[in-house]
Amino acid sequence: MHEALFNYIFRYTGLQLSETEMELVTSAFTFKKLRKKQYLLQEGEICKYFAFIVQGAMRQYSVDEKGVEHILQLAIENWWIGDRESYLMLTPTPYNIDAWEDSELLLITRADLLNLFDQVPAISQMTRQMDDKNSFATQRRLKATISYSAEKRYQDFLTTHPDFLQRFPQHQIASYLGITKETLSRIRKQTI
Amino acid sequence: MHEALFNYIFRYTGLQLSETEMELVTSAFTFKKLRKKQYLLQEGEICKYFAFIVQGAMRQYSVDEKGVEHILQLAIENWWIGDRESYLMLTPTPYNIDAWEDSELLLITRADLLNLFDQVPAISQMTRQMDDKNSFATQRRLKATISYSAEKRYQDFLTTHPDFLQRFPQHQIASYLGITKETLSRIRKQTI
DNA sequence: CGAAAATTTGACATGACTCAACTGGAGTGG
DNA sequence: CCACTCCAGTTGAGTCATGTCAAATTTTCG
Repeated sequence: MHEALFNYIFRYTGLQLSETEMELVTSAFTFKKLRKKQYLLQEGEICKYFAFIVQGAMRQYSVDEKGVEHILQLAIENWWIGDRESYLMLTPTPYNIDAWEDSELLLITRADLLNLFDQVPAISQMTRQMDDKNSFATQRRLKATISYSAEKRYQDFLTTHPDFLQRFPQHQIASYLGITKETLSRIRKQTI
Repeated sequence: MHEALFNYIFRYTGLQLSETEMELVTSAFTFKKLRKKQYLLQEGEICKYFAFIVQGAMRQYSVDEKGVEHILQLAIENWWIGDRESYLMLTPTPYNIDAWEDSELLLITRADLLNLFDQVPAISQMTRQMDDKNSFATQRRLKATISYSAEKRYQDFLTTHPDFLQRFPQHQIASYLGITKETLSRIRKQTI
């Protein structure tokens, strides 16, 4: 199942790993299956692993005083998930990450990742690209959130993440957009 | 005036540049003064330079169909400003960046920065740290924006950016928070 | 001082939220 | 295979937070 990751690396960097590199990568990542609803990370913990999603669908969210979930990230196969700040700074995370579908993950600790950087150039190149892409995406989402109406944000979501629609229920998408499920339901009704 | 940058590098990386490195850095960055209201970047342009702010205060914002400004970033001395996506991907930027106070900047092109990476390790280390710190900040801000009320976001802002209060007028801060100046005015009245 | 910019205030409009009820599957177990 | 529950989605009524617009006031600065 590490092939999914090799393919990902190739698509991102154009680099094909050598035999040795593949072994290094394979031994650095540990495979893990999660059943729907299982946690990968819970609020207050340190984010020990970053996860590459081989198969499945995951959510990253915080829970406010009223018990309402606010979804910061949705992710499916070929995405990464984790709390970067906690992962790098070793601070307790404010987020929960759990499986929305049964999922297969490849986990890596920060220490193993740093080792890989030295030994497998494609990995450091890949993370640099991921960081870039990620910063673009967050920037765009922030821009949308402060300057667009709920409806426009939903339109935007439809074009940027059409694949998520089939994988996550509407109320999760609503939360991701920062609105309630009722509001999203009404927006959709109007728009059709 | 490159000392401000050297100090910044030292504070970020703990590394003191050698004579040669200082010269390399000095020649890679070009100095530029901007008067209040002057643009560093305008919507539709490619972001050719990233700017280190030696002195002054800058704003990065987009303008919607109604002509309303939405401030994505405020920055003062010892901050960097630029549109990363446009800078890396060479795509037209949706943002304007202008000086809110008379400012002194050190500009660097992408090509010159890539050169520096090879020649001055402290620079690549610094950017890596900046990327990290930046991604934490954006993540936090996104979390705040989707899960907090206007009032709580303002409280949050007060603790994370107390220094901005003296440098930018309230209506800019309101825009940064994604609310109107009237709403911010009312929040402040209540809160005192 | 005087003009421009920033802030405050009031009245009103509205988008989005809350709460509660209802509908319609999709399982699950008897 | 049906009854039952659970979960997602929809709908309605009322409320609340925030926006809009216009005017008044205060501050800033040439």
